[in-house]
Amino acid sequence: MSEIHDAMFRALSDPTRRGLFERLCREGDTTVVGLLSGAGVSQPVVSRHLKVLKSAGLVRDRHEGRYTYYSAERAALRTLVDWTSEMSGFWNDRFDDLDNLLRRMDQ
Amino acid sequence: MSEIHDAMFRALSDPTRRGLFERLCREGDTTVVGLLSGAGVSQPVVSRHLKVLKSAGLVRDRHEGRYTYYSAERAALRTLVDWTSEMSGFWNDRFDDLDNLLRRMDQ
DNA sequence: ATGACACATAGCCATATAGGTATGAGTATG
DNA sequence: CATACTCATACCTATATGGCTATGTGTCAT
Repeated sequence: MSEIHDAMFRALSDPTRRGLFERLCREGDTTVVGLLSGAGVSQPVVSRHLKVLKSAGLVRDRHEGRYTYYSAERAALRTLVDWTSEMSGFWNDRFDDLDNLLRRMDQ
Repeated sequence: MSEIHDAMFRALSDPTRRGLFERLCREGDTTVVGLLSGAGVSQPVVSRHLKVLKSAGLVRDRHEGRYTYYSAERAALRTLVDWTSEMSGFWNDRFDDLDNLLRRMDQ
């Protein structure tokens, strides 16, 4: 159940890797060489980070001749939004409970 | 700027640590011993995970006699929601651009 | 005061991981 | 066909990290 979250948060925990993901969110389809500029690391490192992001379901790749285009995976973002919403929800529920408790105490 | 995100994603990347945070979101104020049951690790490990979560701004602690109560930090969740929203926003913007492009091409 | 309890820190170890260079596999181009 | 190019993999190394046990610090209870 939470293995998906494990992989996603793990993948996003590294700044370099999260930077790549953010660029893919901003710029869409991009090749490895395209991502290389500004990444601050070597090409093999970029490739490996992309592999991690892919196995975490955060990006997809598409082959076109000798180029490989990577792009952010929309479903993954959805999963993240759901998780944060769930956590926020718990937080709000607790305050609702507190609210109810106070109301009951008030009577 | 993104050092906050670094610390947060890093803190949430470990399953044990994220489990603790989720419990704090669900159950609110809890002591270390309270969190210990079901954590699957020793008390010192729990304490260290909580320290990491705290320095990432994800939880706060409150001392009461010999007890220390930890609780989830609402602002941190907000930061996460903002980040995921921003990423989703980029994604949508790109599709708006594509949409505009297709419209222009259509004329 | 003494013992029990709650929690944090220190020190240790095994493993994971991010980075590098070298190289391989596949594709376009002259 | 030979060369250049794109990308991935293999391999190595240094460091980070998560787990443990032992112990320290502070607080409550008897």
